[in-house]
Amino acid sequence: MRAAMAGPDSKRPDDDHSTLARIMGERRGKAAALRASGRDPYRNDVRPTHTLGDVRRRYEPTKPAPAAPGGTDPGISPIDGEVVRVAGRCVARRGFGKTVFAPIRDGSADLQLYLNVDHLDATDFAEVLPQLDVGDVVAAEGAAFWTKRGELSILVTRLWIVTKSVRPLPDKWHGLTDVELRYRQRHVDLAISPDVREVFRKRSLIVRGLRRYLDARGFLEVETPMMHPIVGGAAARPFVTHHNALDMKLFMRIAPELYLKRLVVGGFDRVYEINRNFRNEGLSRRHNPEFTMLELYQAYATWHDLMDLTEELFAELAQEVNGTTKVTWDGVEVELGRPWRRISVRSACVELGGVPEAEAAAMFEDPARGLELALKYGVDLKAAVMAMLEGIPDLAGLELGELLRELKDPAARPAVARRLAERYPSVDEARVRAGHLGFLVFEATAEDKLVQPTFLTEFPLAVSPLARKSDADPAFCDRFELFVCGKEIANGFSELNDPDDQRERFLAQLRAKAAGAAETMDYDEDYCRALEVGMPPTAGEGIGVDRLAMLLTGQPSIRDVILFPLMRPES
RNA sequence: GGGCCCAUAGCUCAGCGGUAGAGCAGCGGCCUUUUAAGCCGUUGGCCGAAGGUUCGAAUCCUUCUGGGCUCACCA
Repeated sequence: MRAAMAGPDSKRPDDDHSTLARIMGERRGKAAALRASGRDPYRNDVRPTHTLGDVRRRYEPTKPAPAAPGGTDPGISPIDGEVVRVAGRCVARRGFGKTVFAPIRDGSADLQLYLNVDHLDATDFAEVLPQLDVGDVVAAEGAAFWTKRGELSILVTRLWIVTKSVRPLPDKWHGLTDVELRYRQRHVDLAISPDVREVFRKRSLIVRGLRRYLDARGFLEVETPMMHPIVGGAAARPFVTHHNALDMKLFMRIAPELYLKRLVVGGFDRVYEINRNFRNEGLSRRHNPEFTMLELYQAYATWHDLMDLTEELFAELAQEVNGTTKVTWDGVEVELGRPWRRISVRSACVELGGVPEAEAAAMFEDPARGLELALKYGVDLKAAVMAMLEGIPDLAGLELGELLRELKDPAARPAVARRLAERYPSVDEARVRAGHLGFLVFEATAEDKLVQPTFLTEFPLAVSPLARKSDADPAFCDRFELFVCGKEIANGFSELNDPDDQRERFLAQLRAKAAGAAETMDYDEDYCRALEVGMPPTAGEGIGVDRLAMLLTGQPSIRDVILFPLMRPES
């Protein structure tokens, strides 16, 4: 509903003669009628003896075989005669004069009430039942029985309207299809759509499963600051806020990483945190500005251990939540059972991205060739140039706008690329920049082809400012990301614990900022000091809980697994 | 922020230049095993907002608001 602006001349929606106003008026009238007969329409004295799920579980095994067609009316015979008291929201009402069927719903199940003049208390029939609307919360007492059509029902002897609903629910068959309304009025969406409730029930099971898995392996759950004095732990733009008493600028955290690793320094060898991160970026089907991240750190482990852990964890969760390791997402059947494919960034470019082996080899070695190839494979020109500039300590004479103009002309590219490459202080730095360009080619050519669960491995150093350098090649690092259906779900690495190397990486971030990058980390000297104390060799990983929930519930949009996704205010 | 699409009764939708329609819900009847119950009758709308074109606009044009998809940024 897009409510009209409540200007001075406009009628308030509930004051006019619209259907809604009339229906609400009628329902308030029914509440008044209940009061007039001495019944509180918002009573607080209901104590159900059973949930609807209890009743179902108890009597489901007694379900009789379907009656033969044309047989004699079996009449009503309670199953065991035990009187139960149940409560729930009335979700439909089918009236037959002297009989009313009213299915109700609680947090566990649906169950039908059978309200009949011969069985229901006479005053309840005369004074309560006429006031009953779909949407009301009711309580009922009676014995369970099976109807002729095989529906488990309560033969109701007493009926109470516990909470009068004065605002009507949407169409019982179609429900809410307007996604805007579904997100804005999630209470309604949940009340009428069992599928939606199931998604969020599963999300809760997933989070519980994550905790159980980690707790069982000696991990300690901790909470670290959500408000940070400097930006760190990821590459993203932060939300900015302000503390009045300290007159201090604060950033809503974009990642808890640097705090959690301080805890490893402090001796918590296995820690994790499940909490919100905030990133001041655009919204999409995969992005909500606040999102939930699991980050875990394990001392004396490597990135390989965490890949194993992730495989096991996901397979267990899938089994627990869905009873199978198969799930359909984005229209494809995904198999989460172990083992998953592991492929390096460079191999992915070749095998999935269609980049010839010779080109892949060249672009990860030589940034000048890398720039050419990046442009050939459709990498954004500005992104590619910024990736090159990040490695140049002194940017004098290298103005970004000017370079972009020059590079518009393909014929001029080799010369410009050479000119940039010559400014690197070392061959090592040149190879690092080449790695960045190669990664951009990966994103352009291969990322969306990682459909079945795949660990992407051997990340270029330039895009991994907190990960440990690879012993085999210092232009790469011991890092992986998990992709499913082209979407990144997890990111882990052996942690960089050399304080001097870490300082260099922070300086590289400052250079990136100078070159024009908007999403960079601040230099965190306090964190470097912590590393100087000595952090044991550690592997860490972040798992996007919302995306994990999307995967395990098969939902296409992150907004379908976040109860209250960010929306612009109405009107 | 760019591109494409959407907005009509409480809900789900039709109408797409000639002055507003259906189903569900509601209300009044009938109906004692229904389950999208059924049948008869009936209420209900400044057609998202503001401008414009036109004899005439829900319908065509422009702008705005909100939303969806998508691109960019990122997880």
